[in-house]
Amino acid sequence: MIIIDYQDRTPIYEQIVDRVQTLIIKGVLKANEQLPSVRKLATDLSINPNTIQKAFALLEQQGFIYSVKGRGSFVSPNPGSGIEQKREDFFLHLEEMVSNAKDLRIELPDLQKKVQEFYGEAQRD
Amino acid sequence: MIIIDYQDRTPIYEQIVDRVQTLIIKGVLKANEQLPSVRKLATDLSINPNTIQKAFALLEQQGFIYSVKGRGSFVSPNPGSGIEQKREDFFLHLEEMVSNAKDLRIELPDLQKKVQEFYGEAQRD
Amino acid sequence: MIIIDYQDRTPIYEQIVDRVQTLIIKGVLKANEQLPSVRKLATDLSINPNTIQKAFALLEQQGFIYSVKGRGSFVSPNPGSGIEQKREDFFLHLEEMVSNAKDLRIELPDLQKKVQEFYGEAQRD
Amino acid sequence: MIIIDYQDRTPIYEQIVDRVQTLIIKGVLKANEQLPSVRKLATDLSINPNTIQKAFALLEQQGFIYSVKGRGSFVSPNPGSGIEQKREDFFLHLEEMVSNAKDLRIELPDLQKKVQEFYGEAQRD
DNA sequence: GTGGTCTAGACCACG
DNA sequence: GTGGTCTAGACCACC
Repeated sequence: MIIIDYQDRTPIYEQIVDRVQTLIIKGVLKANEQLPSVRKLATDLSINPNTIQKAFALLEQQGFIYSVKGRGSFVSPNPGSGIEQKREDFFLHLEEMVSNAKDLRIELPDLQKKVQEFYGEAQRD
Repeated sequence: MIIIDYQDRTPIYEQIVDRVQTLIIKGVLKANEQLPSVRKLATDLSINPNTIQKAFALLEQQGFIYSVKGRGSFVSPNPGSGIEQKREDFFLHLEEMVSNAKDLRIELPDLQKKVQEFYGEAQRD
Repeated sequence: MIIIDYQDRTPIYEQIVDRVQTLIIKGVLKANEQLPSVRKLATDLSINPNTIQKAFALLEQQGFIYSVKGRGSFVSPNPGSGIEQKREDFFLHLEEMVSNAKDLRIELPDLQKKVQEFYGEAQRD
Repeated sequence: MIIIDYQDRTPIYEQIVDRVQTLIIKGVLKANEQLPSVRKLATDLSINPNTIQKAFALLEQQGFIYSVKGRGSFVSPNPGSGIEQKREDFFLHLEEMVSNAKDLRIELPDLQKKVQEFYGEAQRD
């Protein structure tokens, strides 16, 4: 379910955050469902528990999960604001990319065509 | 001409590389035109010369500029391969973004609309 | 009567202590009235009996309830000292808050107004 | 400038966050001023660098400071949103306290009097 | 020198 | 058993 790419330069804890976020958004992880414990995930991925902890802390701060001391971590029933935040970030990023495209002398029709192509290829859920 | 954003988390030398690349692609910097010296740029931007040096080394490696010992750095007359590389990177990045869009439940038409919108808004050269 | 908020970060046993305290202070629980047994409360709230036990021990220590071996727990006829303690804690806490308000550049009149407003809104008994 | 209370149950990193926040809000730390380095603060307070790091990361996320790799950490020129957030949290907390006051049978006039008293006593800047 | 990430191992409060 | 905090020490990229 959660795959770490050690070649990738993005920090491990961010990869985990991202992965869990999309699992929640896609509905694979359902509201109030319990996540694997920090320690279990750590041993499963053979990663230091502190790293998982950091990822979970971020996810909690963003409203995707909530943690209860002594019981575990759970999917937030209403991660709405976190998702909205992610969408906003996406569009900001997109704007920058499109600007780059223009600088690279990529014409709008070509760009649109590629977008459509990639959209079709992207993994179906 | 070259603006550094210190708040941005991308390394300064990368910001310089990127900026010079687009200046060349856009034709603002013409073939064989001399670039400002490492020292001058360093004092102008009040940045450590090592940082400029690193940026120029990368640019030379990518074929955007060439350096002549004792004379300075110049815009390469044929930066084609560098540009191609940049285009490829762009599309790889785009593919990833479109995949993200799908995960975020953004529909293709909405995505296309935004792309068009941003394309129109992007700075005219 | 007793509601647990699992999302709240304050320990469950403290939530119980607090809840029972106010029920006693408000007179909902009358002097010498018998409290539900540890086991019953535990199953009713689907909570570990140890947690209830801890809460009751604290309440007894603070003079709000007394326990009789083999019979159960009862509301203390004179929880005065416990209430006084709670009042003192309240004012200490208040002092700290007011100090924070000043640091946040909240003016005294605004603060007073908010206090009055909240006091009016607070649940009538 | 920054004092740690080891008796206090609130985590060290939170104490640091809180302390730096008020120093910024009070204007003791000015916009774009450089903060002491993570390592220096760590040795000064005889605390592990990781703990300081955690505090600074939070402060950055809240918009109070910004950090530049290789250069240091600086006071954000516009910590507005962070301050607003703090004010909101304050009023939420206040509402809860006032509700407690009512439960404790503290009359509004007495409460107001205490607030005024504490406000006067609070440290002048 | 700086901030940032990660590991290893410890301790605590909570259930 | 759980999450949370902290220490000690290492390594990296950046300037």
